[in-house]
Amino acid sequence: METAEIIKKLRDNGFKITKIRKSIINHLTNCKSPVSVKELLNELKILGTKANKSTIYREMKFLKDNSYIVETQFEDRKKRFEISSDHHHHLVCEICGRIQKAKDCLVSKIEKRIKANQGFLVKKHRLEFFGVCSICQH
Amino acid sequence: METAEIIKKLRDNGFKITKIRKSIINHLTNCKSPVSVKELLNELKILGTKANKSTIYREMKFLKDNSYIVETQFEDRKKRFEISSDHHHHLVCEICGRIQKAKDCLVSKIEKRIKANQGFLVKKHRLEFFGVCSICQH
DNA sequence: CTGATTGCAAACATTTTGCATGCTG
DNA sequence: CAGCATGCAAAATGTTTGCAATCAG
Repeated sequence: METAEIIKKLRDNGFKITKIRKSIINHLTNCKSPVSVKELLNELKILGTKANKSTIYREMKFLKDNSYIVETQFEDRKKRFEISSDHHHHLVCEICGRIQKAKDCLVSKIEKRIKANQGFLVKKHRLEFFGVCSICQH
Repeated sequence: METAEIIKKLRDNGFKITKIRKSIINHLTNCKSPVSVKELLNELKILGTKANKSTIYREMKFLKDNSYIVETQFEDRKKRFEISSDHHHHLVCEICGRIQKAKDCLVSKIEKRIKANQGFLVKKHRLEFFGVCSICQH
């Protein structure tokens, strides 16, 4: 989803469009990989729209609660956020740190087996891969 | 792996066996689900072997670095630890909080596809399921 | 003008670290 | 007795909250 599209949705839903909100959404849509609050803070500062960390955290909560973004957590302590789009998983390179999307998700089969074998009804899952990206293999 | 077995391994590798270390290992082997540091602190206190939180954190690091335990993180902020055994995933009930093991892991197929399609070499993955356990479905 | 948004400082939760002391082997 | 293990206090890290000031609609 593009920035303009999200902004329109927000406006249609009666939410205010502030400079900071716009900058955050803009940065998130430009980023291909999940972004941390610290990264957002720095990025906004560079772009001349500096915001307080509380603001960013509150904005992340707001955007998440309204399903504009999703939250992921990898091996480190911090949460990362990315624009909601197609359901996908991540390939985290343990060497360069680059994060890419996995092209497809085959977990639904596994979920069916879990229901059949153990009676547990899966509502959502989290799957992340760690390894070496094609660039770092050479 | 049982407590005695782990203790033996530790001793064979020249590590010291202290009261706290033994208690921690004992509790971890008795627990079927991943345990947090706070839980361990409480448990040890109840069992009369109270330890400082730094000690527990250091012990978790030690046991993890030596592959006696593995670390997992769910939706909350804290890490949880469990004895290394067969590779498995977790079924986290969003209602009662109970955590059970998924009976099998079918991710290797997915990993092969990732290598074929995207060239990314997966070294490890993390997969957790959230939903409703069979008990809470009624 | 009204309520959502923001900044600031302080609180909070979890984890880590430095240093002096104690205990295992 | 040497060196790992421990306790304590303090720091580091990431996140949340209360309150007063500001801004968008």
